[in-house]
Amino acid sequence: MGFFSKTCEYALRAVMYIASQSSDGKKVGIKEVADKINSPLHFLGKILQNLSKEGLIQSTKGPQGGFYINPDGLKRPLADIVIAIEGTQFLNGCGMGLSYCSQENPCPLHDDFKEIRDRLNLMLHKTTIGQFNDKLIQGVLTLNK
Amino acid sequence: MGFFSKTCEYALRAVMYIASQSSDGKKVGIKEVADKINSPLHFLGKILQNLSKEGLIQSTKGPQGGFYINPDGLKRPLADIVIAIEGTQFLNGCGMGLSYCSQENPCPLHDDFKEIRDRLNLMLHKTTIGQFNDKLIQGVLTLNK
DNA sequence: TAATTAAAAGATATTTTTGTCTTTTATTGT
DNA sequence: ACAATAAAAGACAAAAATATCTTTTAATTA
Ligand code: FES
Ligand code: FES
Repeated sequence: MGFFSKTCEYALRAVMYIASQSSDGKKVGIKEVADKINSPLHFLGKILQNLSKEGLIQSTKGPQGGFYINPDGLKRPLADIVIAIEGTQFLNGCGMGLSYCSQENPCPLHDDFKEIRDRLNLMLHKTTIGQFNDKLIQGVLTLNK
Repeated sequence: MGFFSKTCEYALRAVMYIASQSSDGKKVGIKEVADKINSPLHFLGKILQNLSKEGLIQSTKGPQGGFYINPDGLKRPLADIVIAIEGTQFLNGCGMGLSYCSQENPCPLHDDFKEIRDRLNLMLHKTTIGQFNDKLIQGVLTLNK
């Protein structure tokens, strides 16, 4: 198992790809997205469909249709994607599985784990969906393989 | 979904409980362990069985039998448990699911993610299985609920 | 040796995740 | 209106994670 679920990995890669392609209002088809991020086509379809319902990405049907992200969406944090898919427990929960993470009734890892989890949250909240557009277009960063 | 899998959460809690009880060579039955860490009995059985095969914990059958951890085992890092259960990918892999995490062909999150992953590794490697025994016995730390 | 105990091992079941395929709906262009 | 396009939605399937129950094996005690 990876750090995030497959669903979340595909979502992060797909959203960043769509973001990098939709700066000028362009739309990308799901086939292209699946191809560029190396993910199963129809499975990705379901994922993007859900993100679309959440308003994290936009889509239109028909010719010239496809997925895109509006300017406001490009400014949203990656945390929104992770929370939409993994749920809040992933970013707030106890590392050892206690039903509540608390300073008052801590698990053995609480202090150390909380610090790491806080850093993860910080990263996911400070990083925006559109932040890597330039480097993705330049090809300095990769989303497949 | 939590940060670690259920299997890993149960394993961490169970191993720490066994550790805290086996400082003086005492053994604990699976029923007691499952009860004290609030986990499904037979599922935990399978998990401990695997950890036993890996040599991370010890067990004996029959009356007065049960699970325990030898002095050397108490000094092993938590990383051994996590790796035994989640696999190496969890602690080494790319956060966005690329098949290799590398500086040369990085995903957008590489720099930030690597730092967090490094900290997680540091914690799991520096923390030993027996490290919390005293506080667990004192009841300052919890392993259930 | 026989009975008892407790983990190991095996079989089976349920749920969730991951993946594929088909049909429907909405949009566009002719 | 009609045909073409592309996402939405639904049905289905495979694999993995999670969970339960039963049988077997090994150790202890009487
Ligand atoms: S109680 Fe476990 S991480 Fe806070
Ligand atoms: S390449 Fe993605 S974390 Fe290193």
